[in-house]
Amino acid sequence: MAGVVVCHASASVRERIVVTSLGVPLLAPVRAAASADELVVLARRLAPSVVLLDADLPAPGPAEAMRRLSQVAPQAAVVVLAGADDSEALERALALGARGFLTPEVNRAELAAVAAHVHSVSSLTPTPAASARNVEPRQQAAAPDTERTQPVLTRRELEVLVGMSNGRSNAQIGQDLYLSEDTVKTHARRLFRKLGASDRAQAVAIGMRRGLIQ
Amino acid sequence: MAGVVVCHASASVRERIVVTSLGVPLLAPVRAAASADELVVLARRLAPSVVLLDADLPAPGPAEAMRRLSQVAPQAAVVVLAGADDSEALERALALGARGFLTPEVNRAELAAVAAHVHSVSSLTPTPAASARNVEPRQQAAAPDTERTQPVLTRRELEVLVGMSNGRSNAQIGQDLYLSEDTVKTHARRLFRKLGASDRAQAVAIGMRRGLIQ
DNA sequence: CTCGGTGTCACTCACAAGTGGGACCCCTGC
DNA sequence: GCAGGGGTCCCACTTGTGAGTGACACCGAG
Repeated sequence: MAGVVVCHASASVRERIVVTSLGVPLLAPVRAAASADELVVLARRLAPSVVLLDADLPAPGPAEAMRRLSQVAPQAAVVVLAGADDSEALERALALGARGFLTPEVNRAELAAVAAHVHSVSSLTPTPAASARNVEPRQQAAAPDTERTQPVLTRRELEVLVGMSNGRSNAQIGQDLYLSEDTVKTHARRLFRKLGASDRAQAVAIGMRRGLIQ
Repeated sequence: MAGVVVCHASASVRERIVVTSLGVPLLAPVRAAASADELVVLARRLAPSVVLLDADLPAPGPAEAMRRLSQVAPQAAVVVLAGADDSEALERALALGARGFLTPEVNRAELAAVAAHVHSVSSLTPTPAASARNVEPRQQAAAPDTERTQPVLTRRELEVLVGMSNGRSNAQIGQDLYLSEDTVKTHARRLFRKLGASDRAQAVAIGMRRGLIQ
């Protein structure tokens, strides 16, 4: 059930994590992949619930790996393995749905925490700049960190996003909020920019991953 | 942080739950609302993380209550209070984003479980017919129950849904999967029907609430 | 064997969505 | 005082989406 796959270009990192996991009962079957291709093959077979992914994966890159992964194993929660300094790769990964991140030097306790919590936590987007590089259990990463570093949605933008997630059209959202459809479109445009979404479907996905909406 | 609001038409049910919660430290501030209007006012003030909602709420009904609630308190996880027999109201509520359900005769332990887990569990959609009426911690309600009772998406439909959540257009999804755009549209149409979604944004929201995608 | 579900592709059509401008008001902070 | 951000509305435009069909092939269950 709680299968874990680690995908990292460095053999030493893979081995460290596999060996580290040996002492953790929850992590039972940890498998290793050296490339995006291997990851896809493994993920298709094992349907893991957690994937630890190299943020500096060569070849197609981590973003493409996550895209492919999400197609063969959509249930998999992705945790990015990145140094505290590599914030750009991290941001891209988070935008694509990563659930948190760790450094490759992760210890046993951190791995156990991941196994226990990652797939039951709705949103884990710690502050990259603060180098808070551990996946924390619950409410920690919620309000304060998020509001400072990530683009904050205004009340209106959030209301529009909620309407979108409930399948309401711009016109209907306008009626709900006593606004004109054009105003709703303006809020939609701004929240797309803030979230880095290209359309409302992706905006809803990003909003839910970040815990902005339920 | 973990505020709880119970909204139920029956005063006895409200009081039962408020009194029951007194012994549970995690439930600290449980407030009661008798109607959707009261709920909205309370939720706006308290920003609760959990709302226990009467499935047979009169006046505007539970669905409308959830819609309004999601606009004043989008973070709130909704748990529906329904008898094991009332499966229609339940289904509608789940489609709108409810995170689980309980009977109004909920006991102290169940309330505590809700407080501890609801807002950190990604998806709780137990089998209505099986009268499994407790919110369970983790993986329980995931795979087996879901696959039997809820509409199951085919591999293709799931792949299309994933593409949608990544902000890809039908044409792009077609390229990703080596399909024509028309085929993608067909899969989209069928998955909309299965999920009860009116557009791709809602389909993504429902898919994420049910844990079909991340 | 038949039927239902799935996968594939095609066509049309109305309309929603997304994007680019511009405009005005209000408030807050420098 | 003025810049900036938010909130509101407007116009115009291009694109994509969603709805409604029809069609054919495959496969597995009954």
